[in-house]
Amino acid sequence: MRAQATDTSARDRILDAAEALFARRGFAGVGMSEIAEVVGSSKSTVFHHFPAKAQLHAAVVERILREIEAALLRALAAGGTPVERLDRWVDALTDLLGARPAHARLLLRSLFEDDELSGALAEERAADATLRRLIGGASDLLREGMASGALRVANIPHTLQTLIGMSIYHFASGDFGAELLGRPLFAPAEVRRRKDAIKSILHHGLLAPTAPRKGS
Amino acid sequence: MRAQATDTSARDRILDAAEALFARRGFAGVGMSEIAEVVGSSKSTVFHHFPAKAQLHAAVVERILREIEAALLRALAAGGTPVERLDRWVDALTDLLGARPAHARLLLRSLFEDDELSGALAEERAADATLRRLIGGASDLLREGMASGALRVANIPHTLQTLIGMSIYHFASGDFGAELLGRPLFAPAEVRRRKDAIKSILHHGLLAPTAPRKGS
DNA sequence: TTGACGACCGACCGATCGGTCGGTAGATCC
DNA sequence: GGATCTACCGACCGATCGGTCGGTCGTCAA
Repeated sequence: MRAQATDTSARDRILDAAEALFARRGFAGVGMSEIAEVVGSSKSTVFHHFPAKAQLHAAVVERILREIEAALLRALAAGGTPVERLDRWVDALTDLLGARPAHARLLLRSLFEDDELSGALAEERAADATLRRLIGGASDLLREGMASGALRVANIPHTLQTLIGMSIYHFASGDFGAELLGRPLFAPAEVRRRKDAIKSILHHGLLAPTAPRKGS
Repeated sequence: MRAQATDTSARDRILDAAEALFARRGFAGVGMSEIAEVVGSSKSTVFHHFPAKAQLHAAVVERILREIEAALLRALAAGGTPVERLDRWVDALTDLLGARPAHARLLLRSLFEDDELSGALAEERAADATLRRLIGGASDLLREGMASGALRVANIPHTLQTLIGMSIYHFASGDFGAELLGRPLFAPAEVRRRKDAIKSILHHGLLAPTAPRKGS
């Protein structure tokens, strides 16, 4: 029991350290010895828990995707109109990314990196399946909303990309985003503002409600 | 003359190769010898043109930012209402990112990476100044549009983040985005669709024009 | 003709990379 | 009281990393 607890927490501590480091400097920018140092163990111990660096990275990504999927399923379970569900989808994703600073950045990075690292790894294929379910669910939501007349008819993949870009990019934008905002990205008030900003654009667009005459 | 032409093109060829490689695998993921190999010269030659890897990377970023600034200034120069200028701003940025596949990804990556690499380098400070001018110009455009009543009053930094996320993220999303779309991100028809998708959301939001009754 | 110069290169440097190996300490099972 | 298993570690491996150094070659001015 005690041994198992130590085991689990050691593995999780490695995943935590790796997530933070990979998010900050990317796959190639982080050494296994550095991860071990943060965890407080030796490099050999890290290799004892994960067979290779690539597997460790894949495990980190997989954990994040599962967490996001759980949050989104929870948000959609309550039902409601497509618009209500879309709003809750945005709220849940924004809240989660706002609560876990490393998530957005690591996700975006892994999006870039696994282009060539096409997954022969089991962990990668599992993460890929989760990701596919995630975007499938969001696609269905959009499709249903458009079919029911609640949402404007639009190109669904492009709309999805817009949704992802608005939420994930923002929380991955680091110092640049913080400087733009003038305050930390992950401050609770700013996370709330992000949710409002996204939903406001989705609901109303950027133009003023009554078309104003130009020039005045 | 001939010598100078050779010189210039050699430097540019290094920048081109470095841009493609850095975009694909990130700063830490690319070796100087690899860049040299792509260029067709030796590593020493690369170091002859750029004093260090960090400077080469900064020079690549700076070149991209200058190109973007030129395109956006060109787009805004024609004048018009704030909405017209915003549309042209989106068009110009989308066209440029769609024409240069490495740009968006490298830009997003460098956004992540220079958090700690805070620039003591001259190239980095130059790029930073260009970036600041870029977002300053966009901020002014939004502010003017809101003041004139043409645009809905909104949080400007968050709106800026949304604009960036919608355009840059999309063209940086690589294989994931291509699979989502079902066709290459950079195909001319798809770039056109991206412009329409962005402007459609900015103009109208995602909701249907007349609020429909739910359930039917 | 010579001397300075810029472009370029091969060979080399110490450090670090991902990963392996042999072994130790402690708990568990029979 | 062995035998086994798991967590963990230090020492080590070949390869590659960013970067340096000494030198060659062609061009051009004096």
